[in-house]
Amino acid sequence: MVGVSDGPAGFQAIREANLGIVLRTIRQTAPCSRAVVAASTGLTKATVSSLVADLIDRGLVCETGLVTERRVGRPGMLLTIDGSTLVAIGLEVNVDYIAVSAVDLLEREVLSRHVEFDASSAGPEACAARLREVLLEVAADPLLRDRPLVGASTAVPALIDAPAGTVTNAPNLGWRDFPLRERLTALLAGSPLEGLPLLVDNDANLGAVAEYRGGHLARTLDLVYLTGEVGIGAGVLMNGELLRGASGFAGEVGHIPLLGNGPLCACGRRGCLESLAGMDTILRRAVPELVPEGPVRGSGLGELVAETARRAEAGDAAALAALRTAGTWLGRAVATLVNLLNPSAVVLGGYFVPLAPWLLPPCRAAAAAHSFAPDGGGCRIEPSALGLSAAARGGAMALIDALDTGALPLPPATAA
Amino acid sequence: MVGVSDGPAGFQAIREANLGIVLRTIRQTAPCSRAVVAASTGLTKATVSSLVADLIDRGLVCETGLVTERRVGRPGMLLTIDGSTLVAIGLEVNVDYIAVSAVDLLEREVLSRHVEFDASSAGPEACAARLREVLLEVAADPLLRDRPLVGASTAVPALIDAPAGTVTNAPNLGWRDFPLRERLTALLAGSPLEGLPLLVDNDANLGAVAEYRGGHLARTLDLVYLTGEVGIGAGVLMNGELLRGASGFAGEVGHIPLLGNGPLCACGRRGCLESLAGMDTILRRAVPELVPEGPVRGSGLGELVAETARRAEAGDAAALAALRTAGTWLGRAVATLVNLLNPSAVVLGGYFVPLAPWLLPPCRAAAAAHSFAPDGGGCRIEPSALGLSAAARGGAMALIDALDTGALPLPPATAA
DNA sequence: TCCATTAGTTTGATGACTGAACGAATTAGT
DNA sequence: ACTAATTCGTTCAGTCATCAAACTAATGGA
Repeated sequence: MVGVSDGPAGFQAIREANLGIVLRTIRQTAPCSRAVVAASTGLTKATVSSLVADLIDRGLVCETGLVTERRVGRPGMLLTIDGSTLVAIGLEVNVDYIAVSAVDLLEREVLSRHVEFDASSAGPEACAARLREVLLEVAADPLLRDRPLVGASTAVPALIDAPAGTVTNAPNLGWRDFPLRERLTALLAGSPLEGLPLLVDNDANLGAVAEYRGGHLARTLDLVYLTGEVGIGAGVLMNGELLRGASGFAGEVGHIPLLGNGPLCACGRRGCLESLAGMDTILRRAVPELVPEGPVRGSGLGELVAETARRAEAGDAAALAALRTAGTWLGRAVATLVNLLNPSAVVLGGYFVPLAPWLLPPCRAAAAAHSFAPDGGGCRIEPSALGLSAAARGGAMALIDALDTGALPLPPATAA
Repeated sequence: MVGVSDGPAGFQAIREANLGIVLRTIRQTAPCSRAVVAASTGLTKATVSSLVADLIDRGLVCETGLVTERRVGRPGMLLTIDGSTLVAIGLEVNVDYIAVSAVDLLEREVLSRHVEFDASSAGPEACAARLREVLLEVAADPLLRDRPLVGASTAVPALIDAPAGTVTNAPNLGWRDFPLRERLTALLAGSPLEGLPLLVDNDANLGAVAEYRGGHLARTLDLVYLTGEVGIGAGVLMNGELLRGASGFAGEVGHIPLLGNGPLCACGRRGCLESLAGMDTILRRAVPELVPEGPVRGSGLGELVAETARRAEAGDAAALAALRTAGTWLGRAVATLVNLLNPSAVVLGGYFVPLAPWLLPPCRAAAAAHSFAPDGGGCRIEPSALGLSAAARGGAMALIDALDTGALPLPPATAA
């Protein structure tokens, strides 16, 4: 867990690891005194003092006052994560918008933006340029001005080579093999944000991180986040770490085969989960007369989903039937996840959220019916509480997480 | 990867981590000189010298001679993993036998035993007593005598709480909630093996480790091992680490739902993988007149599988059909694994191995047809080359692995 | 023979943690 | 009010593993 990151361990490594441990401990048990931190980490009081002093210098931790309880002995100085200085920025590129979210160390959302942008027709290069603009703009915003940045992350609905920061294949955007981080780094050269740590990842993965850090299931070490956008993707967090697989394809839950001779899927096969419980299928059955011929994409989607919810609310038979069958298939897919991964929670995100009241009951029933473990291995199935821009926030939180786990890119030098 | 294991990092921690790094480097590039190790780890020559001296003292590494190549400069002293001292012992409990395997640091099998024992009717306590006997016997064997032990592991076909060393539920043995490690530790107290690090894990997990370290797919970081015993289980190794899930249920691939109204499975549901491609189903279709009424278990299984292979070889229609359909269903399950986990290899173990010539072609075809990634994400599907006692060897190798990764329980103190 | 080159060891310095002792701040008891 | 007991945090010397650089060792080539 601690993970002095790869490579030989020297003095810096040990220091960084311990800084991470102390930071995490303070986050978990704040507000608390140095003495408590020492006791619960096993480090010496002396070491903790030194480490805390360092963290205070860097603006990660602050002293908030003395212990109020009336106990024998000198009262301790209370420590808390300092939410007033550092900030992490998360960007999310989607088919027709760029979402921005800035999060402080206390995981509070400091700023949130929604920028209209047609990423699919603009192409990757233009999008990178726009991302640069947005980033510079946001960083200069009065809310963030003069606050040091941890880094910036970008969520893309695509297959990503995260270590390299490359977008391998983004079908909905029409991008292939675009080295996004490399381009962004180049574009930011010379600007005030030069050298900022940049992170690129898949929207489902970052959605999972957002749930892990910010949702009401926070701190659940083994969870799966299901995106309900045009497709269905999964972000899998096992033991607090993202599962990526050998080539980054892990979590392509949308195309697991569920029904032998099922309906034709966009991928060319039959009976994929996406063809049974994808938005497209739900909408075509729930509000058939409103759905155009071609594939449903972009901003129209939200409207159609809302209409589906209205009709279900009103008791419309077609809408209810569509949601019931979709929920059941989703439940079978969840059962598969449960049998293979045994997560403690599966979170439904994206457009599944507004439809959750009708999807969840059949989904839970089917999941329970097809899980091997008696009670589904104790797995909860819940709608996300984070809204549509979960991936943007998740990206920002992933950066905060990197600080805590000691895999921190670089906690900024003394800001004072 | 290095992973100064949890808890605060001190001097010992950093030392152990670096010892692990050097050990692993030597294993990967042996035979090699200290200078090469220094260059490829990033550590100083001085540090490497110190670490290597330590490893030699502990009997993990030995010098084998000078560099033979004729090059300018002083020739280096070649280092290799020392396979002649330390040994790890792996035990495997199964329905009707206990398998033993001892492996040296070079991953060579030093000793292998097969002990008849009816674990299901003897009960857990008697089995633990027998394991103790076997362990003491093996440790006293001339082949192992005077060689220091890394530890002993026990593979059980069951749901395991590995950190605790407890067998949660072993349906085929009829055990529930048996604290195996605790009992073994107690039973070994007073014997020469007192204090020996003990490890308990699931047979599929340890099979995966065996493939990772010893199979012809060695060093594949992301692989899945499928056991073909009475049931079908999966050991999942992601990024070189075992996937366990929230409560140890991960890898219950035998009961993922594949067919809506499929045949009744032993678990009470319909259409599970096990009911479509389990040994029981294959045998009932391939050699119907030889299979008794009740569930097939124990030693009879091997015979029936061999007969099935013979008939398939001879072109028997029923046998071929049974294997073809089972292979196809297996392939669909593999496709699900590939879509979710994106492993670089799936290994078929247990009784799947003798049947592989007939199972593999339809399996590969179905897997390719139902994977989202173009070429199955580059996933290879191969039969295991390790035979039936893979789990025993895997357990021993897991201990060796623990040494390499620096998560080593305790490399023994100076043996000299 | 002498030099260039590479291998491995020795030596002193640095940095980070530890342990014990100390000063600080507060409550409990007389 | 004053002392004892406690608990908090800091200071200071001590330990230990790494690092950098100098040094010895062994070989090939001029």
